[in-house]
Amino acid sequence: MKENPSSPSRKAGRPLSFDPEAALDPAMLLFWRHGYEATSLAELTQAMRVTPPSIYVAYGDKKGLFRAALKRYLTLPISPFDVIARAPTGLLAARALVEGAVIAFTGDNTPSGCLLASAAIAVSPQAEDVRNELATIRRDIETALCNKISEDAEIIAFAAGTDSATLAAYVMATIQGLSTLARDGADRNKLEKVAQFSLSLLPSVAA
Amino acid sequence: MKENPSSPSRKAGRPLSFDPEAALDPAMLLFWRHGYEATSLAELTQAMRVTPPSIYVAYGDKKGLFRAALKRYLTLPISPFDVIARAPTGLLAARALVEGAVIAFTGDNTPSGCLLASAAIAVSPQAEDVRNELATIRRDIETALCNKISEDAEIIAFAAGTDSATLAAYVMATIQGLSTLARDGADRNKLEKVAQFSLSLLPSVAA
DNA sequence: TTTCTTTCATAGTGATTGATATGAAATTCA
DNA sequence: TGAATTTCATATCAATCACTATGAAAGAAA
Repeated sequence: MKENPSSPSRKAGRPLSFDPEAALDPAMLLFWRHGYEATSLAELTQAMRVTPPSIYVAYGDKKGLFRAALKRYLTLPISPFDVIARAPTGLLAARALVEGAVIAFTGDNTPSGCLLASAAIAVSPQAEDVRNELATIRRDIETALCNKISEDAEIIAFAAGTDSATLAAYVMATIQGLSTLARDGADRNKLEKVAQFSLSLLPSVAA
Repeated sequence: MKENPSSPSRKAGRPLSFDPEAALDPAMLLFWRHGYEATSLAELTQAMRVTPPSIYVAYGDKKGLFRAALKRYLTLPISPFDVIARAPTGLLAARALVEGAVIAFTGDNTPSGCLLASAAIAVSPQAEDVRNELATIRRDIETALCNKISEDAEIIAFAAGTDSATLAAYVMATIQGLSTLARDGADRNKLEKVAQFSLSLLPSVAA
């Protein structure tokens, strides 16, 4: 009767025939391209080469699968939170975010634009919670950037005449806009020009 | 046998029991809030107080209804194309577009954000044509703005170091970003700050 | 009125949606 | 090996999707 919980991990029953982490890649790409609601379970199972019941065993439901894919997206290749945390200053974080967005939104092997920015913009009432989750993440990024900018002493010398909250919101708006431009067909060169023009509004760090 | 086409308008059969133009308002609001695909015909018919067959008699199909609602949206209260055409200069057109967006995206009696920017960002393969139609309109606005800016003599004195195409794309990106900020809960005051900060990158007309 | 035309409301079309019931297959534990 | 447990593939669930067949109703034309 005495169970042995000392096993490194309790295993019983038939093992999973697929890697739940690896199978997230094709799912992430589909959600990236078509968004949350417009991606059907039929498309997902076909791309993941997994049967419907396996989806529910591994991820719970469609929303669970989306959350897992989103988590994977946000750490691929680097998290925006990490970019902010690792940047020496808030303004450098802003630059790194925008410049990283240009690269990420115009990759050759990935859909155009940003999954976080476009996967659940307009949704049905049944997917409002998904929409709110993404909005919360966007706001969290904005808040992290705002805090980072506020930490900077250089903000004191910021002569452009605005506050860190507006500056952070401006950076987020720029990134959202770049995502739509990319989805509408803008190439990396065009996006780079817009990004650099946008960043020219930020005070230079050297100054 | 000789028909009389001199009638002001040929009328035969039972007349429509509703105004196809007036009924577009609730449809437009639903598409504005939930987007094209996430708005069901059941919601539309309920809000428009019209039965399904009437939809198809009056607008053809769901896409036809959406196009009609979109057309109404784009002339409400003023068309972005009109804003550009009527502005004295390209840079003033840019300002008018951005400032108009702030007002339009944070109305008390309308959904947050922009219908054109958010109604069909991520769609299923069946709605790709709708997505492309909206993308084309966005590009057309951008092109019109670019042309307007190019006409300006003041662009010669534009010392910010960019071209009219990048400037127009920057304005469009800003507007798209403002739409997402508004949808994520930003109020008019916050949007106004971001917009003015963004517009501060444009050379002043008086200069 | 009679005929013709068009829209009306009701009801339901086939297709697709996300999610599962079922039982066989595959593994761990005893 | 045998019992327990979990995932597998097949087939399908009820609900919803956009859309429409049907016939009655409402007008214009005769």
